[in-house]
Amino acid sequence: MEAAIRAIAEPHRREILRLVWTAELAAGEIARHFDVTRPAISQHLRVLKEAGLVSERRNGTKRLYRARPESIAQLRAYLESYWDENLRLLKQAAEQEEQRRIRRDRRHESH
Amino acid sequence: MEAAIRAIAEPHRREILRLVWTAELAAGEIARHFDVTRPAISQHLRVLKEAGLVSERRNGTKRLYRARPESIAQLRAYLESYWDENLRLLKQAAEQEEQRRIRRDRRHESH
DNA sequence: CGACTATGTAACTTGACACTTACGTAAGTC
DNA sequence: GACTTACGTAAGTGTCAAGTTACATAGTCG
Repeated sequence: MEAAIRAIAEPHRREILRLVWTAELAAGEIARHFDVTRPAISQHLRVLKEAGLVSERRNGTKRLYRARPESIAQLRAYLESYWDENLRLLKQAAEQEEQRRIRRDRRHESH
Repeated sequence: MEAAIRAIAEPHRREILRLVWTAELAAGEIARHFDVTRPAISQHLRVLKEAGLVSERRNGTKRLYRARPESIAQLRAYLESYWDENLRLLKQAAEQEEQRRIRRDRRHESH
């Protein structure tokens, strides 16, 4: 999971992921979309693969890559829960503050 | 935006963000939650601040930090649209494939 | 003013990372 | 078997990031 987050922090890799999202593409085809060298893309593909975000399939001399929706969904879910958990805590904190304010007001009334 | 993504790719910073999500905390209080030195946290706070993810307020000798919900929401929205846009493309590709399959079948029928 | 507290910043080390070029290799092609 | 295609990988480089220690700064309190 940690690896997945670091993987998508890199713009080239986000773009690669986008490319292989809908279609299975060969490494060379992917590299053609960028202005960096083919080996550089090859290394990005490795990072994505080790993070579990893409799968590789060999066909002849070609290596075909495609996104792995399950693990991408997992990453997404992780981030969702990160935001949501914190939002929950935020609400909770606001409510507790509200409670404190009410108790404070009551004390003032009794004077 | 790019800075924000890189900022949350670091686990310490995600944890810091979580800490200042609900409460405004002083730099020292934040640092106490970690086993790295205080200056290290100070630098993480700067990264978060420059990414717009936290705000800083000075009070006496203290500097109080808290999360900036708006920019966090923006980051979240960016990622959401990244997933969603790609999901949309995925569906679209599947439909086009389906169309191709149908046309292919029709040709075969006519033979 | 002088001491103390809370914190940022400078300088440095170390390791990771995004590249490059050069080379190795497996699978088709003549 | 030689040639070509489509790759990955090794090795080297420049840069950046995360951490450290040492020091500077700003506010507070007597």
